[in-house]
Amino acid sequence: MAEIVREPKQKRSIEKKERIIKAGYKLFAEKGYFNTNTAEIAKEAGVSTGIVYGYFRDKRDILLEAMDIYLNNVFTPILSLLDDVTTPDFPFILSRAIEHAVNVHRTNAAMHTTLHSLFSKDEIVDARFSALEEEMTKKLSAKLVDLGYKGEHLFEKVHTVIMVVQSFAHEEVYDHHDYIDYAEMRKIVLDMLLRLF
Amino acid sequence: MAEIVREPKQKRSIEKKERIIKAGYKLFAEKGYFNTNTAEIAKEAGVSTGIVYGYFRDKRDILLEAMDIYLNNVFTPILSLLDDVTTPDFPFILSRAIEHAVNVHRTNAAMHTTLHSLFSKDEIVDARFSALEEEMTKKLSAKLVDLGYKGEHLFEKVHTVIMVVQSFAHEEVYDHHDYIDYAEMRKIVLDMLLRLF
Amino acid sequence: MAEIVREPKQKRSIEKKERIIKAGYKLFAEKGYFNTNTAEIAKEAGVSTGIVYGYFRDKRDILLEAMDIYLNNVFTPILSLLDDVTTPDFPFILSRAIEHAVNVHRTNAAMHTTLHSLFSKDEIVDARFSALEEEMTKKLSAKLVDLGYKGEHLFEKVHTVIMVVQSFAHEEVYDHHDYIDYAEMRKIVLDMLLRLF
Amino acid sequence: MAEIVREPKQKRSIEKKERIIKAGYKLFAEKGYFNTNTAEIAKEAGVSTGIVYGYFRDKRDILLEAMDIYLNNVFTPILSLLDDVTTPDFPFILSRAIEHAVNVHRTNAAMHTTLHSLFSKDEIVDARFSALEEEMTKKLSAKLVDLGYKGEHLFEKVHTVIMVVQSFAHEEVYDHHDYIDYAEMRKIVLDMLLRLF
DNA sequence: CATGAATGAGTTTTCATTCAT
DNA sequence: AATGAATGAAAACTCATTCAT
Repeated sequence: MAEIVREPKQKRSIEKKERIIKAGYKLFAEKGYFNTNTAEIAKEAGVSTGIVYGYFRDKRDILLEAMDIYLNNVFTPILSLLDDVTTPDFPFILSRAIEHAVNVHRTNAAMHTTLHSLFSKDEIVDARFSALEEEMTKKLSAKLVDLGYKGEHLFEKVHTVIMVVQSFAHEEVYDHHDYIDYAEMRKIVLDMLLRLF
Repeated sequence: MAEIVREPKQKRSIEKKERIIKAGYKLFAEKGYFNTNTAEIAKEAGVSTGIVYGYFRDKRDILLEAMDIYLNNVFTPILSLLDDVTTPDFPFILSRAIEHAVNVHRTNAAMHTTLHSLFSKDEIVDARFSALEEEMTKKLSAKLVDLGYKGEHLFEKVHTVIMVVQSFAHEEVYDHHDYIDYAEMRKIVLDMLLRLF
Repeated sequence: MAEIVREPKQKRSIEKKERIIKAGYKLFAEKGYFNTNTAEIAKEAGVSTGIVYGYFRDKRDILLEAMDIYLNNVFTPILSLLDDVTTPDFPFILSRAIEHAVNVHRTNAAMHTTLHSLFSKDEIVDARFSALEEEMTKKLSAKLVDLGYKGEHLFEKVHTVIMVVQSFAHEEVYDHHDYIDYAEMRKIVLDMLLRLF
Repeated sequence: MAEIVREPKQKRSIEKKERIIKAGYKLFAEKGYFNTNTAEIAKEAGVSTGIVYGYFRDKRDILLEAMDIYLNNVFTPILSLLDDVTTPDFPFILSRAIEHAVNVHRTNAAMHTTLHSLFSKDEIVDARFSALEEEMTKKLSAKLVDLGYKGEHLFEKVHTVIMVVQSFAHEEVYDHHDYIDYAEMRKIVLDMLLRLF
């Protein structure tokens, strides 16, 4: 039972491992974790079923690595967005943040759903998501203080913003209702959030 | 392939069918849809595995009926809450609605997660949720008009309220962060929503 | 993951479980444990692969139950042989014991090999075999004392007898060499052992 | 399908082949044939998995060569022991033989078990063991004749001695029972065998 | 209606062997 | 000769669904 999981060093191998993660990401997002089997992942990645187990301990391991990609996709641009902010033009910042959140959702929400559903009971994933939300809230808060904001209950307000922005993005991308004018709703949400500060 | 799925008429049968749905509800919520098998559901319900297929076309069918229960648990009390409202005391109404949403979440959020994981991978699940949100939004809006509200973009505002209340409930119940004072956050959210009207 | 391993109560089920054990016994003996797969066992037993896991936790579990049968086959008749002995006619007793050992070997030695090889490192099987040898040695010794034997180092002598008889049986059945006259060798062995007492 | 299995001529190659055999020997003995895979053997030998098939037709081939080593380990010293014998001091010879057998068993018994498990399921393994036993029996018998022994049924007696010595060694090394005084049992066995001549 | 044993297709995973480099 | 990544057939095991009783 030699625990051999290749840690690929060569370009070709790294690329192959990434192909498998990508394939897993795509299929998990499209069809869900349980509706995707390793043979499909291998086929999508253009490799044999066997080699999948050369790079990953098991199917769940592919998901965990896909999760890392997902978290990167989602949070890295938000944080870099934050770095660019230098003036306290809240309306502008928020509207860009919403724009961004919607775009991210459009590209990654299927994976979000898969991860979220699978791991509402899984400690590792829970912890990772939680940690990132905390980081976001704290960085954003610090930024606001930097920009001269002085109000009370900063964490709670920032957290509310994050929560609402995420909800809205999900709503617009996924639960698109005919009777809702989403451009209008976006204005309402934006306005509502701005009044917090 | 005679499509015979009993529509139970007798009391005992109805009760048995309900036991199966309850069992499914419990296990789907606890462990997720794919981690629950029909034998377990039957055992939990105290019936034989075979008879499950006397009442349900397949496993998914149990989920759909469990979903109906879930939707009932969640929306019926909201709608009845609405019926009781006779004066436009928005702060009171909203705070009760939030209170209610949190409670409902506390009891049913696990099932929510399970169902959510099947969103966008199952048309019927999607459709039913969507229909109920629409119903909610429209009834709430009508109520507000009854109460004399005259503002613009009513649907969008109401929808925003529903969305935010749900997010907050989920947040408080599930993603409990140490650095957040949820009582304070609740006030902030309530206040923020009230200003919409 | 409900650990459901049927403990069959009904005649038909018991019979089916026994068919699977018999099939396992046969194939494990003929081809060895690792050269036999569950599908073959199921086929040999005339059942589906699935039901095998209704009666047994896993493949190893089949082997363990087959071992019980083996141990029964081997030791029960020896012990009952012992019960019949009433006079200290050692030559007669020993020659019957050898006869018996050879027969048992002829029928079960393949299984013996399979078990022995597999479990020289397995505590459960080791312990079981060891316990039975101890029981044999002690019962046999007690019998001899009953019959009036008074010599020293009884356990060691009896153990030697058991060991030699088993070796001879294995030798005659398995390692049949052309240059050996086994009838003659049997006499030699018998004679040699008798002189111990 | 060109049957190219290198017969290494160069020192380095020969040494490499031997390393593989040693590795196979070690692992087969420790974990059994089927619980050892070729990747592990290669790793233990410090070579690549691919090159293993440069020196061996297949996995079984490694076993067969490891078996040769085993047989050498076991029989060579016995035969050389025999060469040293010049006087018919049977007690001395036998007690040294037993001593030797026990020692050999202590070092190689795990491999013995592994090989034994393939008896009767592998013709070549069977044949080689058989041939060596025959050689042993015949050489030993010839020696005895040289030394002036004149009794009947020589082969059978010698074969019995070999068989008993082997059994005892296995017994002492492997099946160590608390209720047996092995020093005493060894005396009993030795004495018993001596009386054969 | 009810039971629960039985089915068998489908899934994850392993590993002897091959092959591109 | 040597490497170790890659292959893919085969194995153990699961489970939604059916069926004999």
